[in-house]
Amino acid sequence: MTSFSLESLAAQFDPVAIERPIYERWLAAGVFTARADRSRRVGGEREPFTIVIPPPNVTAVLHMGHGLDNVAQDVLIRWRRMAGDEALWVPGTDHAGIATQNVVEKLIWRSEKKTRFDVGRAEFVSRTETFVRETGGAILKQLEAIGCSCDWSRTAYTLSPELSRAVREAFVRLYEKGLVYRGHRVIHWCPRCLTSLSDEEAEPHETTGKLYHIAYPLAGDPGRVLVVATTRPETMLGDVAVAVNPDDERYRDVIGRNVVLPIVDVEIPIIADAYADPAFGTGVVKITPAHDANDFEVGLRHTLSMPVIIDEHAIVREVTDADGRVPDELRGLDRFEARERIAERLRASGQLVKVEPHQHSVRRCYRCDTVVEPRLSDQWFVRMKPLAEPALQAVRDGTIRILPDRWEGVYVHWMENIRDWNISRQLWWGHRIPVWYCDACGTQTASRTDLDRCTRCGGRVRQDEDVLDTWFSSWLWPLSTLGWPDTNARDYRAFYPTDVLVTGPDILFFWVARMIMAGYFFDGRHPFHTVFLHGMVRDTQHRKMSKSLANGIDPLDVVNLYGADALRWTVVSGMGLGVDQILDPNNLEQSFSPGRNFATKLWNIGRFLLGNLGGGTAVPLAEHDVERLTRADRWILARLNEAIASIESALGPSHPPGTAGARWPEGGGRVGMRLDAYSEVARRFVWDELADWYVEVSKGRLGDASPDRDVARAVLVHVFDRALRLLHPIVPFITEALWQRLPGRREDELLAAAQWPEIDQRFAAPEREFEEVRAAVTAIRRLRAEYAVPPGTIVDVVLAPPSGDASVPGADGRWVEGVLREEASLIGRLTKSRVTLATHAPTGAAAHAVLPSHWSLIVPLEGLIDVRRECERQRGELANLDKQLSALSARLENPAFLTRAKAEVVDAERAKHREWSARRLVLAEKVKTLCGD
RNA sequence: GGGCGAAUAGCUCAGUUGGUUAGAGCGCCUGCCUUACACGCAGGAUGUCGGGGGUUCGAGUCCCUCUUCGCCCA
Repeated sequence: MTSFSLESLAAQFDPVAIERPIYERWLAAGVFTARADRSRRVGGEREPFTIVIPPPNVTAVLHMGHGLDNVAQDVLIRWRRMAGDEALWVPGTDHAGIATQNVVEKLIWRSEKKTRFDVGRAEFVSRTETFVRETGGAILKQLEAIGCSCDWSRTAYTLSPELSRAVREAFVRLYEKGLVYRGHRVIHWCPRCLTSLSDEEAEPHETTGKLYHIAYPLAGDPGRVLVVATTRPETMLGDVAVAVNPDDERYRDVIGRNVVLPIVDVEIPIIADAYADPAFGTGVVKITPAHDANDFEVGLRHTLSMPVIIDEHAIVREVTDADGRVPDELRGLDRFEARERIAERLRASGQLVKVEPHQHSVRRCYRCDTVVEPRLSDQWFVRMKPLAEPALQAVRDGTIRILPDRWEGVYVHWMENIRDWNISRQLWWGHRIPVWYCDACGTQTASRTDLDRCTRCGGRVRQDEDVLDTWFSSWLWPLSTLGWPDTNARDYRAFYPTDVLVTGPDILFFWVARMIMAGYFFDGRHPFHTVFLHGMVRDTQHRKMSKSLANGIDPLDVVNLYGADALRWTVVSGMGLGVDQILDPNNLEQSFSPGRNFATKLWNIGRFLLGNLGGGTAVPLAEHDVERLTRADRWILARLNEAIASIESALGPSHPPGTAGARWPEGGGRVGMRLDAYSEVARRFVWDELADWYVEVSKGRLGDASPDRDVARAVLVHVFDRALRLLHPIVPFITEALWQRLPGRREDELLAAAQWPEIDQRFAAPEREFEEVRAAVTAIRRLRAEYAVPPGTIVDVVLAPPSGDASVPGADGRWVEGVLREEASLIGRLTKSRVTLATHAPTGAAAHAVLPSHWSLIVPLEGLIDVRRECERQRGELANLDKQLSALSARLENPAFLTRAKAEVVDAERAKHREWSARRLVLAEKVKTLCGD
């Protein structure tokens, strides 16, 4: 890795060859390893800047969503690291309870045809641990392939002993404060995973189902029926009442009477409850307390019985308090099959009034997509209201900003309507709930340490069988990865609170909101000051990329084909604030070639530069006299300043302004984090200005030995060096490869640890002089193309000052002549022309253009140009200008505009009018001579 | 049912608080192997800024409404 010689720069840039060795070098140098002692919070010199990774599932394989999320984090981390912060990016994985358990269950089933119950809990957990140890965390290695500069010395895992300790501490603390409790209620149940789910894990899906209208005859009055509308007739076996709204005139007279429940043939009461919506269906709703969360509440209010007629596998049978409710022929059927049978029976008995299509949302398990079954059971819950209050306040008062800010409203709405969180899962893979029950005395104890004896009576105890929701460990992530609950831990003191949390809006509630709540509850502070929610990666049909749709893009394929930098370039340049990224899995070339092309461009600028340094070391720019710089030198240095400033403003403040703990100002926090703008500014600077202009201009100065050659070399090296620094966070590999080859590099120096560029105040001068040169060059090129002048032909170009009445009043045009005289040969070289200055525009057939200074640029093309065509061209241009000018004049003659528009706007329009008028005179004169009218 | 977002060139997208002749990349057309780069260079074409209405001296930008698509919550 040591001998990066100039000659070794291959003609073709080969990302695959350079990326891994460069990554190894970063690792060996330890540039990603943050030092706690350097954090200002513990007496060090540097501002800490911390990001905790959204931990991918331990069994996950990298996909484009991860790619985008982690590249965004890496850009921020690398930027802050170069800018002088003590930057820490904490990586890690999530044990992912349901997801991992599902994977292992499938594996065991495939190889041994055994369920986890056949295998047994201890054995199953042990096998899962082995599986995770042997194959887990592969995704972290994949993150290296895309250049992520995580601090691997701090890699965390939610099921590690350290983080498990935090989980237990959190649970017990909540328990002690009465914020975690065991409740008996209807929860979401996945009959395939055989576990309860939180509200967030049971995802609603819009579905076209059927609405069954069923006649329930009035007891003692079979002639009269109440028609009940339901989407789930199978649950009627568990009906214990029908409800009507107390204000519903239609049913007032039957409240308190009974109906006969069809099929089951038992009498159930008609109750009045506001839950019944008069506008839905017939206004009569069946009440099945054990199989519907709302019905459960109704059941509680009316102290109804709660027969359970669907078991944990979603099989219909008499489970609890349901004796005699399930007819033999329905017993043992799957719920959906039972639904059909019941509909048939009702149809046969004439009690199925009608069936109509119905749009409603059906909740499905977020891990296996099985339709969730509401189920009455005992679960552990966290009381969320008290936790939500400070978290709500933090976003409202600007302690935490959410970008894009529209998500703040979503966050606030969710927080204001927060419901208790079911945290127990009937799984085996996860943190076992740290509660022990004593069968002897009935004591229930939550404990930080494992118990084997009852703390009260000394009797034998057994631990709760359930494990905690995966998100119960994730919500502690910023705390636990930095050492909490040990509040004296070095990392905790040095790096907590963290800074930016980068993720997709899909886990705003699952994870982000809960982290904020945990941060305030357990630590009293915000866990981060900025939540950056980027868009999702989708295919051209705007579908999420997924395995089942086979519409994904494997980031590693992209890395192999185009390089990690190309992948990064694409996701960064496409990262508009919060907007989804559409990528075509069937056209990788379209999506990723811009990044590859840009990397190649950088490579070739490097090749040009290194090939023109004569193999030696360049004298640093700082050692050259500023007076020796050419107009082009000053121009590119000024453009560099401009690029630095624009990039700073695109990335925005990395912390809230002011000292630690400061808040984002009202509205003022909605700036920065524009990674797309950052990449665009950098690209323009490098490609459109440095490569297309400065490099081209410098070619004439790099030939023979001369003091000016040394200046050109120095400026080239300086500007390219700064460009590489600016680009490094986006495309770290190629910039590092090139930077290593720049002259003056010390053996152990790395761009990844180099300093972020600063604006050089000496080059803040106006750029109009060189812009005039650029305009002249562009004008000549356009005229050459227009008249199809053969590429080899050298043309004459005459530059002439504006005639008396065309000169701009008040404008100091005297500088122009000097500039054009001095740069005439440069203009000529860039356009294959011979440029001369004249006092008057020559007569005769010529192509003509007007420069910004209003000087005329004339290309006499005797015999070459078609006078009539040039006349038409100029006429067209004049007509166009006249159109613009008349609109402008109208505006300036409008008294309303003059009085109501801001003064500076009016002034600007007036100035524009003067400019255009002057230009118009020149053009009109030309048209006159050309067209002869 | 409630709420949010999007709709700008063939495609993917920019367009700070309303104020240049609306931009970029890819694609397309013309000409170039100009000794860093054809993954390139030079030049060029392409937009009733989804429809309608309104506010304003001035609207891609603000308001209302409609259409289409997407998301969140019930």
